[in-house]
Amino acid sequence: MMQDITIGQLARETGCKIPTIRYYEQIGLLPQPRRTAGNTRRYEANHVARLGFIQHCRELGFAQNAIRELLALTDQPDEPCEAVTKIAETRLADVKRRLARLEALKSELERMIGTCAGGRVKQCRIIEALAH
Amino acid sequence: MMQDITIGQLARETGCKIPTIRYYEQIGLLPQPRRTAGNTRRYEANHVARLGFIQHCRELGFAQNAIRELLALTDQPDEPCEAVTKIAETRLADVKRRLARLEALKSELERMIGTCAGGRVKQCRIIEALAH
DNA sequence: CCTTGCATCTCTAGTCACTATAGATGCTAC
DNA sequence: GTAGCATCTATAGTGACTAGAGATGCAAGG
Repeated sequence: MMQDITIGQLARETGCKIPTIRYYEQIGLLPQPRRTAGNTRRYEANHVARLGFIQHCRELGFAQNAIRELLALTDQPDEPCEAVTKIAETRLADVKRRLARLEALKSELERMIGTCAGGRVKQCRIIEALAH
Repeated sequence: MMQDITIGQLARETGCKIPTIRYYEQIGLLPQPRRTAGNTRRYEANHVARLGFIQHCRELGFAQNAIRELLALTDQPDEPCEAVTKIAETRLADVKRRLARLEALKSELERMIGTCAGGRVKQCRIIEALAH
């Protein structure tokens, strides 16, 4: 397959380090790619998307278990609707909580930047914005 | 000070484990509290808010360095406006990126839950929603 | 007072998710 | 075919906790 790429190309395309890619394969987040006769990994297009997804999830602070659940939604599209919906709803609730907190933080950062005209910041309520 | 609380009470109020609280103190995220004559820690109200803030930041996947920057905005309210604004703007850009990704994920989860009426999920585009 | 017992203390070691290094082998281009 | 960078496996190290061991603190009952 000519369009298959090496682990180095995959790393460059996604910004993910090579050992991390192998680590994700080891713990089962990335499926094992095919190998050449000389035992080097060859990745296909779907690996690029999947790795990008995993990276964004990690950046957003999702637990490994949550990432597995989300990937399971892709891996088992023939699962009964109920099961998939239940997982999706749990994840959605989590996503909504995160959105609310980020919005609060965003508002406070914007307020700080906006009211900074005088020369000194009067007060910072970042902690209060996120402490609940 | 009667309103001071022990590390155990702080742990219960914030849901943070006791060794983690001591760890945050060790790495300088939480200020050292005063001690009793017998050397046990006594926390004040501001510690509760600050620890809650740190926890939410960790859950949202902020790097330790980012958390330090955000806390610095609180710790140095007398800093010149420019410096504070610069930090706040950097953090704000980061927060906005996260918000955009979470919104994309939210939309896709909602679409999946919504179109699931038939009995099987037709297709899952979660990966595409977050792969970019 | 003094004990009983749970809470804290410090210190060391273990876990999880990477990340870096070492030494061997693969692959492409002269 | 060989120079040289890429990839391979395997092991060790880092950052951020997390769990234990053994010693001391401290409120409550006798």
